[in-house]
Amino acid sequence: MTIYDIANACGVSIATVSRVLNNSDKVSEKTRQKVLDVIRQQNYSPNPFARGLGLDSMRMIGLLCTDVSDAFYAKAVSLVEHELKQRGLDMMLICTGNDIQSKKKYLQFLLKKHVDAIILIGSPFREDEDNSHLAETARKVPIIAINSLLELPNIYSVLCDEAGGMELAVRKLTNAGCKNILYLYDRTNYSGQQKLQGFRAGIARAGLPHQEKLICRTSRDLPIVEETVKRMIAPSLPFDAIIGSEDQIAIGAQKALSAANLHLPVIGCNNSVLADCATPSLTSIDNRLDILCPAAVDVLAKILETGPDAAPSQTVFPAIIQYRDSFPAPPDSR
Amino acid sequence: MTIYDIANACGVSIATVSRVLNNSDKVSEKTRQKVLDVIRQQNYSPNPFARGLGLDSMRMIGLLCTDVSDAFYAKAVSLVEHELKQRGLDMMLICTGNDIQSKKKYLQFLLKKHVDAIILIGSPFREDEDNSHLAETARKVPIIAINSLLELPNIYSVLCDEAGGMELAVRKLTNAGCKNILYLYDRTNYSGQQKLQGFRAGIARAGLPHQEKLICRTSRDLPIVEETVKRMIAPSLPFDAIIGSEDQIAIGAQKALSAANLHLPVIGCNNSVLADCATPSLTSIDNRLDILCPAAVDVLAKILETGPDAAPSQTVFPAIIQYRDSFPAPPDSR
DNA sequence: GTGAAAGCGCTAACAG
DNA sequence: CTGTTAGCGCTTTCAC
Repeated sequence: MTIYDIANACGVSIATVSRVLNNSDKVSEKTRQKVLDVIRQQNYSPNPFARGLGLDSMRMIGLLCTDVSDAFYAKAVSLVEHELKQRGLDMMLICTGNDIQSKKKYLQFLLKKHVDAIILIGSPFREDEDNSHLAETARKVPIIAINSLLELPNIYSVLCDEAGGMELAVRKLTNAGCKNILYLYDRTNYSGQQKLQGFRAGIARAGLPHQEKLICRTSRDLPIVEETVKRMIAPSLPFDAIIGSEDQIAIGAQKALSAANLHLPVIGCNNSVLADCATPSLTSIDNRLDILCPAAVDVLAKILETGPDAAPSQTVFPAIIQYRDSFPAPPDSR
Repeated sequence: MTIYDIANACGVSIATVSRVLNNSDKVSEKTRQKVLDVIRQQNYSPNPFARGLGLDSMRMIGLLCTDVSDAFYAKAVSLVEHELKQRGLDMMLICTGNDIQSKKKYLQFLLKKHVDAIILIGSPFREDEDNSHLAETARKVPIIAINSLLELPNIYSVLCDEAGGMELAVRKLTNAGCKNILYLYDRTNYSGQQKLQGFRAGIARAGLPHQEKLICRTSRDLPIVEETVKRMIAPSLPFDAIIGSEDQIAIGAQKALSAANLHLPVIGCNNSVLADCATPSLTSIDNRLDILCPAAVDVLAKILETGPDAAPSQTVFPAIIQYRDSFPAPPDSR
């Protein structure tokens, strides 16, 4: 079934059918209806490849993500997929893993697939390194970065103020009397840098001394975090609260505390399903994926429809804290 | 940059370039090298839409999944994506949610996109209901079902013996002296049915009486599971172990037990990252996604390359148990 | 408002 | 082995 069949059945030319298909206003209402009727009745739908060839677009968005099996990224992918579908856009998912070389490779790869735009989920690229490949890709196709800040032409960042969120968390803890907060992190991508910076700012603003030994790099591998924390506890306890840059890290820390029969406030980050499953359930900084992702697709849609200048190059939302048992909402909370 | 440019630059016809592009053996080694050189040097890659139009294929696989934000499905998507990429296949991800109508809709949708095959992740369809839409879709394009059994032409099932896994879990518990196992589940899709059936078989085989009141439908919503279990504990404790049909359900049960200061063996299902994060860490039935997914893509590749009869219509792997603290490996374990 | 016809870039007979 | 050419199904000028 092709456009010719429909044209024949309607007694019009294929050009007219094409116009109807593309919502051209240069078709009389009468013929439009007739064509639509026949299309519906024959359950016709145009060949996407032919259409792609003609329009040089298949309304396909490339989604570049470090790892969908990670709960946080998975949620983002899920939200983005939903929004794209609403707008009649399809998505091609590419997971890159953590290797920077393969990330570059897949950027190139998506370009060859002639995707209409690329969405970056998480912070696959660091702003302080050589981003020439990103800049180059962005010359061909718009890039929307969710939760990382890339200040390059034709790249649009939609992110959460994670530094602010972290600073807020620190303030809540210090308000509650904590003076020595252990900070555990694993990555130094844009997001990781922001969080750490927010942590430092929070400590400084509370008038507390900077203690480098309480800022500890570890892994989100549970046994490794536990080991890290156990080692810190060893001779005497140098901290009275813990913040993890990821829920999973915070959970590892909880386990170590719990094994040592210690009860300290713990705060995680990402507010993933893991936070609910932890014992005690984990208070977590929520970086607003449920807002970021729709906003990112909004930006994308605007670019596709109205052109690159119609969209803000940066969109920033504030972080919030989701209180749970590991650090219940203090009475002052607003 | 088109195939004409390359042809010109090489002093050959576009047919020859096309042949090189498609690994035809009817090209002399010398011209092949020349063409390849020019292609590389110009960084040319053929227009995928034009190619799609000619071949009626863009080597695109449709992935139909209930919900990627679920840890289990996310892992499956991740594994499948990786395998497909290895084979030069792309994937389009569609999340359907739980509504059966929209599942049917998206099956139709993928067909219109002319995908080369469809992979079903999880058990989006129940085998006992009207699957005419599935059968109809399978007439046009092969369907690979991961972890559900659909006995229809051109549908290939790759699954784990979840009934066997559940029966094994029951045996381990009864061997350890448990006599009244509480079974908590939330869904009745193919997978859910298998697990329940395995549970019943395990109880029967252990020579224990069937106790319908210990088979309890609940939700994977944590507070709801906790409520369910609390209510069961109420007057007197009627069970001495718990199996949850999902890790998340088992974790809810653990929380209820823990709140009541009870310590009983708990086993979950799916062996997801949640199992590690639970306290105590959760022993879980592993349904072998890491084997199922590559196997599924193998089947798919075989069909695409060699035709539909080259692939087994059913591939079944045994389940295993991943022991953790909530029910440590018994000494008899083999 | 509508139709004829020229592409879009590639594949695959077919002929040599 | 290589080139010519007719499509693939649709979009889009350009006339009318």
